[in-house]
Amino acid sequence: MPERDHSAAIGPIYLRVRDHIADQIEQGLLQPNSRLPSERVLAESNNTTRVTARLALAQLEAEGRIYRSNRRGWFVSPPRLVYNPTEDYSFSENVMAQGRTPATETLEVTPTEVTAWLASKTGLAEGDSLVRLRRRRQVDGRPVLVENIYLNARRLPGIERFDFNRSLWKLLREHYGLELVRKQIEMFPTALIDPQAEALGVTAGTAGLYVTRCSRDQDGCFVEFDEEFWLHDTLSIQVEVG
Amino acid sequence: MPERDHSAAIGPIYLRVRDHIADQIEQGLLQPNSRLPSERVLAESNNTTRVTARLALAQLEAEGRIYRSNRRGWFVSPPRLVYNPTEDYSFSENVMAQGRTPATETLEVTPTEVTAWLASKTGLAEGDSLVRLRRRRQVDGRPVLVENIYLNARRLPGIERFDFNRSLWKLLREHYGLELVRKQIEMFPTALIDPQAEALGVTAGTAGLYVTRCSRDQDGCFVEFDEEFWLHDTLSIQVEVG
DNA sequence: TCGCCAAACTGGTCTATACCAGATGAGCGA
DNA sequence: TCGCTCATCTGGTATAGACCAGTTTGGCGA
Repeated sequence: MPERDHSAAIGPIYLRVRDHIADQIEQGLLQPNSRLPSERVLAESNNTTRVTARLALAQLEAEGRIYRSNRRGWFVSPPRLVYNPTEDYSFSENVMAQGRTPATETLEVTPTEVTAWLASKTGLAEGDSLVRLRRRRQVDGRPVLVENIYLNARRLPGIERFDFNRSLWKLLREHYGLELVRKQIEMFPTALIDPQAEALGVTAGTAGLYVTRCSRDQDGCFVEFDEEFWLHDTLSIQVEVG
Repeated sequence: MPERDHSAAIGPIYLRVRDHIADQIEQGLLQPNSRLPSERVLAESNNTTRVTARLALAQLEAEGRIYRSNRRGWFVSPPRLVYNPTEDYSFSENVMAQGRTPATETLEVTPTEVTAWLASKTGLAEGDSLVRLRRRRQVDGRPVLVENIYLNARRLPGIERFDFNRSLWKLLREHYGLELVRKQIEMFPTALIDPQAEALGVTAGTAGLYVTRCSRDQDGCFVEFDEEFWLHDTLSIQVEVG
């Protein structure tokens, strides 16, 4: 964890308000997922205006210490979920192993085709048939990511008939005898914009982490392309190599 | 790349201003690293106020499309640097291979000791001696990261006497015959706060990516712990496994 | 020509206020 | 008891200013 400079007592108002709230969180006066006082109350109790209070809140949000729920208020962020994108794994099992409660919703299952963009990522030819799967996943009742999964329809006949609220990785293994290898993973921080922001119930522009994963089978045949949009404060990526 | 919804013509003013600027960037009317009109000009030409214009700019910044240079203005972000944290590599060579110009500055070299926090990361005992190295790295003249490196002083005798403006990885290999293996990597998005924000010349609270890497030698002996603070719009992490 | 200084310009911070839209909860009515 | 309505709460968006602190630049003077 980056170390904080606790010495500064002076400086801009909004940073002092930030420090004040951050201290309360660190001291446990504000528990994870509990609500902060409203912006108006924070402004008044710090002898400032709502605009400045919102600056302080935006800071804490950028640091991943608090999050907002649309028009409901600001809440203390729970610890980040540890996530290893290089491993085949069950989201649900991983979440439970960390003492949290997972949930998965399938938002959409649609047959579709390889676009130019997907062709560049997967190596398939434009127009090849895919099954597109869109899911939202929650931790302790809070949506933390939406994902678009593109499955190779030719390699996975009948895939569209399965229940996608369970682990996709187990499904591929048990029904198709697949072990996924040769993954290409890409990720970078960016803002969540509209289809994703809306699905997660956050304001457009909320900070997120964009992760893609392209998986192939033992023979190098393309199986699955996964595009994940995470809320930036909900995860910590951990990878071990060597 | 996450796909944008180009259909929306209505909605909040600040999102329309954002779309307007984003279109100009996509169409190449605004080149990478070129300056945007000032906030006051943007406000006036969009018939709105500076506060609203700043909301639009903050959106674009969160998306990684533009960045700001303290009190100098807003600039179009160049393409993200591709970075693979699992590989031993030379920052300079990687940057040059992508057609960009790297620079490294050593900010500090200090003997120090293992703290409780470092002990938990490295497995060393508290109080063991380390060499702490702080560097700032640039791409095309823009600082993109600062890093704190903690080197195992016992494993690397005389390390403090070297020139650290070159590749550390090459130094370890050539002078100590080391190949680093068994790396533990952790990363998550967070805001850059003060020692780092100041070193990068950005406002405290700017979005960043925090990356740590713990490297050991062939025998599992701790060699180096690296803590990197990247500007969030400057990199794309890419990893291949399997 | 060179170096310095001051004016003009930039974003950074802040006040005070307003209205809107979605979420919530108390209380009323069936 | 259950369900609905509506007042009240929340954050979301927006206006119209203000002053501050660095940066840049143009011009003046040596």
